[in-house]
Amino acid sequence: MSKTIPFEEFQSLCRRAGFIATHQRYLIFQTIVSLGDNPTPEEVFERVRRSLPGISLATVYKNIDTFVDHRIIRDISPNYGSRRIESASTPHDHFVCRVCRRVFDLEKHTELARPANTDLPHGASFEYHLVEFVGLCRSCSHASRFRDKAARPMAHN
Amino acid sequence: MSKTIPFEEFQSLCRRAGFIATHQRYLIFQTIVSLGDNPTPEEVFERVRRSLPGISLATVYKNIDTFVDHRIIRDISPNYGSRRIESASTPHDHFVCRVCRRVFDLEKHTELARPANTDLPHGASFEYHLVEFVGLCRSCSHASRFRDKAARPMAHN
DNA sequence: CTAGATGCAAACAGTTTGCGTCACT
DNA sequence: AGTGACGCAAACTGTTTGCATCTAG
Repeated sequence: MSKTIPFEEFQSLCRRAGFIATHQRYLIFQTIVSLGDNPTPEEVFERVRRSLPGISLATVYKNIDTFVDHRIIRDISPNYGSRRIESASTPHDHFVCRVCRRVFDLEKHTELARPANTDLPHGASFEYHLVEFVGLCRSCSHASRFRDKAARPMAHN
Repeated sequence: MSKTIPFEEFQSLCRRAGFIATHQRYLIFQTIVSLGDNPTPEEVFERVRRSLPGISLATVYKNIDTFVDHRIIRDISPNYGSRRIESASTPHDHFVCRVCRRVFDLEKHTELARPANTDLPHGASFEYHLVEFVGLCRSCSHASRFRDKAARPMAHN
């Protein structure tokens, strides 16, 4: 599970993406990969701290942003900024802009079968599902800062 | 689009669900239904304020919670509390607990076709999609506060 | 040597809570 | 009349920013 990436490999990933391979950055990356299960920035911070007590939470945040912008990792809470609600009328998919976090209703609706209990975490009860397409909205893809940042991910086995 | 629900109908919904039909609550509900497009609590607040300047933001929040708990409206940002990231390895669906907001990785992975440009908002660029099953996790469904609150939704046309 | 990264602390945004007062039922 | 809702303000949580210092390339 806990895959270790040699520093040299990380270095070349960074070079390709255009940023510096620092010790902190390397540890943060390693930690995210090895934690695996959807960590929060806090959790990554706490973990990295064990081996590098001087690390700053702000550094973890900044690096997460960098990795996400370069699509080295994914934000699975693209709408974390604020709650969003909808009246439970006609179901439909959403498009969420990963930068400005605006949510757009789509015409499209992906039908999904109600999941079997065995597909859910033990003891969980299902209520509804969401299908979210994530990317950049028109205005954010015009703002060059976020465009075409994707570095080819390295082959970490 | 902007569907108006008679107060009496709202009253009976409230009675069914076991809470009091106040003027504020009625306006908040109406506003959510008529706004339609995924408003934030702020947006609901600003809108309700136009007709009821004395309304408090806290009241809007409290009522949104009430409505969500009773499944009268849906939270489409079940993971809003904190960012969550994952290393872009094997894709898989998630289960998110609507109460404690924990995220569970599922074995299951729903394959979705890359959406056609015409399905996306104009000018948007697609990067990845998320499939999230929402409900209560084991421990939260044991905590009775959130269980079996669903009021049969009223027929608002 | 220098652009970019780090660490700190302060600022922010969005949300929640406690409590005194008010109003549906 | 009593329980639950409201409004206010203060507290919180998670995130972001500015800036002085450091470091990889």
